[in-house]
Amino acid sequence: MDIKDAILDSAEARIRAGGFHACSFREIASDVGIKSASVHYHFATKAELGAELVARYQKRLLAMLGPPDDERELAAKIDAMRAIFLSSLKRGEGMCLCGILATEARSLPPPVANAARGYFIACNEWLARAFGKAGVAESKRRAMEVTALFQGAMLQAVSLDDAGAFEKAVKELRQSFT
Amino acid sequence: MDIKDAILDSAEARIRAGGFHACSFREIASDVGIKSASVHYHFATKAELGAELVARYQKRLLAMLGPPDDERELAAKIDAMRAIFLSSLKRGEGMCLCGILATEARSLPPPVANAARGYFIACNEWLARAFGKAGVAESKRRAMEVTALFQGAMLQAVSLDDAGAFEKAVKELRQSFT
DNA sequence: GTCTATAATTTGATAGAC
DNA sequence: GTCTATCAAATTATAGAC
Repeated sequence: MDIKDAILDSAEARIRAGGFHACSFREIASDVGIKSASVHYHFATKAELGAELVARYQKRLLAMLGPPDDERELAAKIDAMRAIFLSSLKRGEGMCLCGILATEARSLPPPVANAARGYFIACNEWLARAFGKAGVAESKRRAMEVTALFQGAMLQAVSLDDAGAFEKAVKELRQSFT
Repeated sequence: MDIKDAILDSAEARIRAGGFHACSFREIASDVGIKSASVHYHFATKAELGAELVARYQKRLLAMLGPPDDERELAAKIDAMRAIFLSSLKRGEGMCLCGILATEARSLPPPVANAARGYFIACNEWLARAFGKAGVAESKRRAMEVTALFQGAMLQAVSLDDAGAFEKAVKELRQSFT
């Protein structure tokens, strides 16, 4: 599964830099060191590649965050999410994969758009559980607020090419939990 | 200038729906009722079209917002911005034009990426002036926070295909100014 | 699993007639 | 200003050899 991961790594970097349509099989193949026809052996279609990529991204992020309902304080949980996005920006990896796919939603193959939507549902669910009981309306609302702030802060930081813009935008949020 | 505006209208709708690369000269021409070669008469390159489109978008938005330093209350100014984005979402126009271009920044012709960056600078400047003196650091920081929240709320609303997600995400912001 | 070769389509852009 | 015609390049995807 080494080649498959290498393909996903290349696709993730390229999509996060410029969007789904700014990432071709030939470019991926070139990154990995194979030919585009060989990429099709691992992923039949670009839609399939995109959907698997989102699944891997979501799984990885949730693993890094840990359970939303353990003994940590709320502030620590929110800060874990903040730290992940910030370090990613500082490494030059650009926008959140699902953030950019969200904006392109209507031009994506349905499986990819659906996967991106699933990411936001999962992200909000995680935050809502961190805030309190998952079913509580106000916890869900606050989750959406935090998700929006993080995504918008990343978007702006990418456009301004300044990770400091992310930190400024989320500063008050961070203080409100410490 | 009627055809030119029609071209920009088509390009704006298509880019806001799916991104810069999900909008071709042929599709624009079809929308307007001409041929793609005729689009090139009005805009020599796609980069030129994109840059002019952002300029028109920014100008239109600032005109709708009015001056940031008139006699209105701060809450009314913030709410004006909120109302513009929300009604746009409810009309099905999708993401903010510059929000989607921001995420695609590294795959855009430099003139387009630069224009999008200029939009965020202008938007933050408007908000900073609404908050107080433009040069004050905390006004600038709060401006970036509000811009991020609006953009992220739109992004999420587009992905979830639910304008209500925008309203939920910005609810607390709105209350904090009323 | 990877390759060469290629099909079928779309893209941005240009030349030149009208 | 708009058109027809076309170019050169890129795209996703497939067929079939090895």
